Amino acid sequence: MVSKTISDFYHKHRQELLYGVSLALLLFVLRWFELRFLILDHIIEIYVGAIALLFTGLGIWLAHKLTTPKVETRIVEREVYVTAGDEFTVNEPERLRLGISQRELEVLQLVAEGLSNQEIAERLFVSLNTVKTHSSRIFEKLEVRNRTQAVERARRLRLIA
Amino acid sequence: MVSKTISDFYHKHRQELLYGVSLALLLFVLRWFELRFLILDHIIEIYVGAIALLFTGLGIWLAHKLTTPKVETRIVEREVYVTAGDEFTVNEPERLRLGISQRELEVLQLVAEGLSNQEIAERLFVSLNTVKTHSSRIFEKLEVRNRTQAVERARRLRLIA
DNA sequence: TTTCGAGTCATACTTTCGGGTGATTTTGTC
DNA sequence: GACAAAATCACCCGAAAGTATGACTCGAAA
Repeated sequence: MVSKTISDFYHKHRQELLYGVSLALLLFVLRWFELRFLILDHIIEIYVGAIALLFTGLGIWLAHKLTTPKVETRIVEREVYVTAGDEFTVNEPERLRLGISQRELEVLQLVAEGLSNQEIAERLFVSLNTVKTHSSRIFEKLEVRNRTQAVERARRLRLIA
Repeated sequence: MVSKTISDFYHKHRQELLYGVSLALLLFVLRWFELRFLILDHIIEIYVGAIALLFTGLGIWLAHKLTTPKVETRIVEREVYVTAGDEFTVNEPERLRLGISQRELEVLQLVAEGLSNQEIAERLFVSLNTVKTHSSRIFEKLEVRNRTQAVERARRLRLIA
């Protein structure tokens, strides 16, 4: 119980402890040198300089180690314009009038989403040729010449969302 | 009011405070050792401690100043509902944001009407290649791969009618 | 004056689209 | 079962779309 607490404390404050211990050691060593060689008075400037440098480094190290990585989250809102309100329902009479089959409408929807024929084929688990056939028929029935016009027209007729 | 400020200060500067306290403790311990072992030159300890403290602070300050905050840009698409009846106006901010030129927008408009590149070229009295260049740039800027997706996206962003 | 963005055009190449035609299979209905 | 519509797939071929790269002009801004 106690050892766990101590262990936790150690893990949480390892940095601080390490720093404290190293600081103490350093001062001890310095003091030791000081006594050992009696050179204190002569090179006091160098001594202080060394201390300053060392502790500046330590400070930087500390800051890097201890500071939680500063992540500034910048949220950029991008407005997406959508027409309001009524959820979409297929204009069934129009679909029947034009003789567009269910499957064709399905393809048409995917065409409108900007998928290529190949992508549509994969999505519907059919061959590329099948998709082509469908889209060709759609173009005929909608009396258009390409997919862009087909989407345009289908939207106007409320055949797709 | 005041206690809140202090609390905030504590939470924000916990590391620094901890460091200060531990340094003080350390000095105290050193002083104790000093007395213990009859080390007399205690002024120098305080001096060195002060230097250390100062330059550690400097280091921390430096690190803080020099560290460029990591900026995480998060784009959030916000839906803006538009009433169906209003006449169209180009979303100019969006156009500028995406860096879409006036001419490109013009081409985009015609693409949306279902015209082929050749037809657009004739309409604008430019070459087919020019239209292709324009549309390619449009696709890049809208981050899409074909004209159908471009129209889809442009409509959502209210870049075209 | 240099620089830069916008617009223009070209060449070469790859990929996708769309038309035409025919065929087989599935499915629902009489 | 017969029939019809729907759905599936194939092959061919030309047209259109899209990519990559480079270059030239022009006018505005630095």
